[in-house]
Amino acid sequence: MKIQPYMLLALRRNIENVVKLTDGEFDQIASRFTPKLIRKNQFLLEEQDKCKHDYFVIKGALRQYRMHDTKEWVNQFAFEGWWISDWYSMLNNTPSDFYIDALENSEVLQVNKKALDSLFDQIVKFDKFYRVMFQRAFSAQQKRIAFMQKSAESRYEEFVSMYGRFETHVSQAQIASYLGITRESLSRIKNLGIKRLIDQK
Amino acid sequence: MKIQPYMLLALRRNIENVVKLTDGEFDQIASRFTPKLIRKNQFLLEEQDKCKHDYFVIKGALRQYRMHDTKEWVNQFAFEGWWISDWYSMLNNTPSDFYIDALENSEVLQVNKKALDSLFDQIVKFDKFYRVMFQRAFSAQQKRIAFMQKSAESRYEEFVSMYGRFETHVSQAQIASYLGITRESLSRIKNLGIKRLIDQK
DNA sequence: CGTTCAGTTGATATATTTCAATTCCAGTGG
DNA sequence: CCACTGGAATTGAAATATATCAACTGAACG
Repeated sequence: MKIQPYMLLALRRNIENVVKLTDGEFDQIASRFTPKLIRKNQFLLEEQDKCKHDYFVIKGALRQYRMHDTKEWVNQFAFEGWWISDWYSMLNNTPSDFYIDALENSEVLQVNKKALDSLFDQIVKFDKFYRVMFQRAFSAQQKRIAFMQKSAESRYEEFVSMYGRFETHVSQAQIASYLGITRESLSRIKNLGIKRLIDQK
Repeated sequence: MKIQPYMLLALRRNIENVVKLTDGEFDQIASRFTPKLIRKNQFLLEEQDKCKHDYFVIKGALRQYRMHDTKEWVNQFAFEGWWISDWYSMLNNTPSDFYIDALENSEVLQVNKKALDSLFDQIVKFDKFYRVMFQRAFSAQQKRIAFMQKSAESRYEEFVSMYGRFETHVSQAQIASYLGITRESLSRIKNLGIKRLIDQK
């Protein structure tokens, strides 16, 4: 499929949140991205694969997760306008520990590592864009780590305050997995919260 | 105190792990860093402060932590050759949720945000250095999040395999806090591990 | 020596998991 | 329009992991 105008628009808007580009610069960047449709439950990355692309989500919802003890543990979600990849695997050219798949039918733009590296060299502003994006992502992760050290209940509260608007895209089982607890525990925690509200009255 | 040759050496080596610099470029960068001695238990950052500097550790050991429920929870450590800061506070110019203090007498080089921003503009390679550094930091955090979802015992194992060489710099109470458990639990976990080894024989 | 601080141990309490059973709900075919 | 089905969420009871609190040990230090 050819890249569509609305995709270019979304990509450009995302980058220009950080750095302004000339049309020429943007065209050069955009020429390296290819659209990809991905249906619910299809994979962009599987464990043991070497991760070769960074993905920008145009539409839909993806998740990155890891297996241990036969269970899936979600590391992060990605919705419209977010980026997702396994940078550890990408940077070190090693097999990934992660899976990335789609929670619903989705559209992404993908760009491979070589193209990225050459864009970094050619367009300084694009390099800067990535720097800022990683700074933000890093600092968001710091918060996530801090809240993983709290009780399951506070973790859920923090999830709602951060990701509440995406809750409809994600099943409760997925949320539980993101929080590092079982679905049963999450169900009980939610009920507890509701009961507390009622008791207050 | 004036910046010392061994500090410059350490800084240059760290940056040149990623990008090669001319002497002129390095001098320009180095001129923006100031050395700071920090004694055990002194703070580089306290909750509610706006974080204004990034710190490069020349010598010693620092930690970043956060309070909840009257307890300290360690987010990350920083040893010789590591960088530490609260980028969320720095980027958004908001009061920090974190503390940064020294676990032992330490030396750091500090650089403030304005100086960094102007270096990013003046020296493209420095911008690139930060991009790469954040990519690495980000991907390391992804692993940390993944392992926070495991049992306390596996978290400890993963800690040892990653940070074993720094264990002497850090008390068991600090490690426990980093893992999100109590010191008592960590003590028991370590004993369990030892008992297993003995039983195998 | 005595004091202090880190680490350990024991007994009990609490949070979370596990496993099995049940309910709820949306989609499907008749 | 209804009856059935399968997946997601809920609930209960018992098991396990971790926290809490208090007492104790041992090494380091003045």
